[in-house]
Amino acid sequence: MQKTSLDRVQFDAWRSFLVAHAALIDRLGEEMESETELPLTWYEVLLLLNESEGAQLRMHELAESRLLSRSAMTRFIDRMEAAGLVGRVTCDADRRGTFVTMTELGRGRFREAAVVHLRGIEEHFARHVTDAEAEVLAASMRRVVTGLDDQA
Amino acid sequence: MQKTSLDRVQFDAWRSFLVAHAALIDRLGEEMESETELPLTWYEVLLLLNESEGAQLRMHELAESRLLSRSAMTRFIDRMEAAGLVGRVTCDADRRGTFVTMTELGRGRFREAAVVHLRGIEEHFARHVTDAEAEVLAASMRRVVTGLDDQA
DNA sequence: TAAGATTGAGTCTTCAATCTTC
DNA sequence: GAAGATTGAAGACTCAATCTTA
Repeated sequence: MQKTSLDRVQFDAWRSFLVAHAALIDRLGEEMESETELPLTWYEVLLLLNESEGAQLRMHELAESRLLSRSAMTRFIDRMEAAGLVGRVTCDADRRGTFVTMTELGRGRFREAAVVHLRGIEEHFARHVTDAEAEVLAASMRRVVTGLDDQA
Repeated sequence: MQKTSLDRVQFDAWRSFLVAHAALIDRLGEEMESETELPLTWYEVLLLLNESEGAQLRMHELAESRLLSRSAMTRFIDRMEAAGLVGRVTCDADRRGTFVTMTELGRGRFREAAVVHLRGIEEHFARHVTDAEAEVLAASMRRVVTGLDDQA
């Protein structure tokens, strides 16, 4: 740490990090789409909802996931709502706000998709990473994220 | 390696990998845009050209970088050409083909941008990763990519 | 007939402006 | 006036169809 310039080892790590990410997202997206008819981004929204308290989130909370801008998220949720996977509920405490909730159909589709997704992570990522490597990777990445957050 | 299901350590590594990537690309893009007026995707195309033999690549070679589809790359290069950063040259050996070349202006803008980009990688990524960690990271990522390629 | 590149149509995203509620 | 969410207009991406050369 505390080096003054970018050396070869770090640069190689950076490049391989980028290439691996692109290839992984591509493959996971293809598999998700072909096996569950669900785009990966739809899965990601369902995942956020599934992990949230009461399976509901505000529009701005979804947008803050950096997945999409606020206005794009509005239209994105429109489409998911039209497909019956999520619903909108006005927020009682603050009537300007809207909660996005997961429907029963959405929950079912999410469960199916989660199986595919987790299998993909295992098959394309985890299988190639030992426990020790995973620990190192996670620790490094957490430091990177913390560094970015501190500077934000 | 050769584990049969996804355990906690690997899953944490996966999540932190995703979060770090999103945050890094976001920040590097913001800095590139604010300091050089160049979108990160434009920089990536200039980088590919700069690294290529003779600073020129065919349209389909650029598209194969997985940055964009072929038709999107056509319009993307239209815009970069209009901005004077790249040019098109018909390929003599195969007159169906087009070479995209870097103009002098493009080279100048690339050099400026590279300074900003490399500084960003150092400041937001490399600084948080020791040499030993970088080696581990690169090795794991290479295995992931090789695995995906082999299955392709 | 196939490969390289472009174009047309439709979809999705973004920025800025707007509406509603605080 | 400010925050939450949406809408309008413009830009950018994708798939499929087209044009050109091999």
